[in-house]
Amino acid sequence: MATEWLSDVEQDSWRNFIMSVHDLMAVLEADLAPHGLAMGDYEVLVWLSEAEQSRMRMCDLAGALQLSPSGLTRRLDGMVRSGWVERASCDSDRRVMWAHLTADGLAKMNEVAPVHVASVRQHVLTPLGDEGVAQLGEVFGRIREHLLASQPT
Amino acid sequence: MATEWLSDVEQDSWRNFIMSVHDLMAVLEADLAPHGLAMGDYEVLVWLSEAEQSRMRMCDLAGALQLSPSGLTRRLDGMVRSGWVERASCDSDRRVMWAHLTADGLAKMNEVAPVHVASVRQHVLTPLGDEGVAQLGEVFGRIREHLLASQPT
DNA sequence: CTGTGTTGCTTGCGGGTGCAACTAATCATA
DNA sequence: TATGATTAGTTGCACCCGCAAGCAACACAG
Repeated sequence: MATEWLSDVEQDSWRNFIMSVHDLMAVLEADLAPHGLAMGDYEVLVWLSEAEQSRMRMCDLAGALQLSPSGLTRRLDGMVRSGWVERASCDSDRRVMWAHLTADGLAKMNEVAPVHVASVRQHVLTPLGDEGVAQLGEVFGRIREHLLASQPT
Repeated sequence: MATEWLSDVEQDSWRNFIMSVHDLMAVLEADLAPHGLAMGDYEVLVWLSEAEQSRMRMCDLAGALQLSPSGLTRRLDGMVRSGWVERASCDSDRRVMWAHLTADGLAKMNEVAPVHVASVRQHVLTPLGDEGVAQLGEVFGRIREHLLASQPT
């Protein structure tokens, strides 16, 4: 079958997206860097601080963060070294390892969350306006929905 | 000053975006993988095939690909090894190195472009529809514009 | 022409990540 | 209970990438 190439509009939209994502992530990382953590670390803090008893099983956390098991192991290594997270074994299933937010980790979260929120607001939400934010959610809601439907895993 | 937290809509839009991007890129990579190249390699082929005389200076290519100089050096190493690109020195300025698309590279491009286009169409453009594609372009156009305005570099 | 600053590219190094292999623990089934 | 399959987590390995340093070539002021 003949390939149906991209129209100009499609081309522009897609390239705009691809190139923006790179720069956007770089800016968000840069805003967090002075506080000694990367976006990946921040997301760990977010998930753990929202979790019941401030702890999650490694495998659940890996799923939430879209990380491979090994990736999460090393990320936690770093955060344990920083004192933000502790590992704790589980009584009811001795295979599982809890990732538990420490008091220092919570403090870091409280310190950094406003910074990151302000960063996202500055670089994304404010430029987009309410209407743009709604479009953003709509667009990626549809993409995500379609991805999950075709890859139930 | 008090932090202005995200509203529910903002929260949802943002998280939807962050989580979708990861999965989306993974799917696009996966569609390309059977052909022996990654998205990064594909983008090199795209830029070179569109360039005059099928060649670009390393520094220009690095800028186009949003890669650091060292990152591009190694990416090209791989593509030279695969026979898709050749390095050629420049007569008028012996500092610069041309990255030149080979016949094999062009053939690979012709083989893979329809695959990637179909992949993007399947996972993004079709689910979004014309209206969604326009929104995508509009949203990231605004984000990109704002980023470039605040970071002239 | 000479010295200084700039530009283009490569290399050494360290950090982050996924895959495959491995261990340990649990579950399922005979 | 015993065996095989499954699940949780870690480790070895390889790859990708950016930063800093280094080298070579160019640009320009004096």
